Amino acid sequence: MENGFSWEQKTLTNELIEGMELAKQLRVHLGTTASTETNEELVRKILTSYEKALLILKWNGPTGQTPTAGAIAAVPESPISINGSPRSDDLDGTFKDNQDQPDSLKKRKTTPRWTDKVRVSFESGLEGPHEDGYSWRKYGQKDILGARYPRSYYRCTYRNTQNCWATKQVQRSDEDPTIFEITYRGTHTCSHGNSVTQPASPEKQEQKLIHNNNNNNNNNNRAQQQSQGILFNLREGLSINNNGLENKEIACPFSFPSTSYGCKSETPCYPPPMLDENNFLGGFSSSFGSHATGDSNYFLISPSQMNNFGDVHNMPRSESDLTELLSANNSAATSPILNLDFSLDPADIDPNFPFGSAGFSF
DNA sequence: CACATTTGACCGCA
DNA sequence: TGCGGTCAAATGTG
Repeated sequence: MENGFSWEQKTLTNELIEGMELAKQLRVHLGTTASTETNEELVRKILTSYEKALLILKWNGPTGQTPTAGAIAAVPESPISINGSPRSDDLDGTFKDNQDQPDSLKKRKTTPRWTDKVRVSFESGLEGPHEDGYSWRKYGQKDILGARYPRSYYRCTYRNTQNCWATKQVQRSDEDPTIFEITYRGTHTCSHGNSVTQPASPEKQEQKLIHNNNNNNNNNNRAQQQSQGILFNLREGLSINNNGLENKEIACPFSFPSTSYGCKSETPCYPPPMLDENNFLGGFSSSFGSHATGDSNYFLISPSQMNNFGDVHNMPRSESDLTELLSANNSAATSPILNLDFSLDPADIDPNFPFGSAGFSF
């Protein structure tokens, strides 16, 4: 684990930098014919960055408390939150004292937990990379009382090999099928998560991705693409919000479950959830484009992931597929945003780098 | 063959 | 006792 201070500092710095960059972009846009939506989105993002920065300052304030990943995630992204509804982040229970609990319980109850809402939208060309996230492996699915869609359970692929106990749950929103609520539990301790470099078997991921989309991503330097991809995507107009900032440790919660192998670095692709058979979109393909809310407010899939979607046409359409994708997304989601670790250290970032774009808020 | 997903069973908590 | 979460055997995939 890293020391909270540096992480916070980094996060704060990133937020401020992003806010600045976004403001610059807005300035540029104002001078052009940029759409109103674009400007509004930029404003929203700027506000979000500052909110996060302030939140961090608060946490570090008087009490010197350190926000947990979850906490940050829970940062009010007011502007960003989906549909304007409050984030569901909950650290619930997370920090209860469980000292007196048996080990197993303790483990379960003490693990940090927070929720992100991820909206998947596709905009025209998704391309790119992918990456991001940790590798998740699905270990269960359950119908939840009162929920229209089943909840999927994922755990780190490296659970056994690296004793990484991070898990996440993906629940599609009843109200808006395009939104997935991803609840992360625990933080990644696997080394994969941090390595920007390629994960163990990229091929696999890739295979699946390709499978799903024809996209091709390039495949080789995923690591690099990770970061670049994000930027790239941003440029492409994908909007990403960071909702959950994670802690460093947490890093990227989402990767596609199914396949992603390397923890942080790879990303799976995600499919857009939206495709329920009955639902709205009827099909990904078209849907993506049209549905995308454009910039939405919340997270869109992580940039990287988005790229994978490039070709929506071949995306999986079954519910499970969607979910998987999501899960994957989730992972990604986190990554982009919060993952401070991920190779993008503010300090390392090229000043000229467009990270202002949405995805870059760390 | 290795690894991932599916899915019913099991377990613990409220 | 019901529900949510996890396990693990069966099955699928490359």
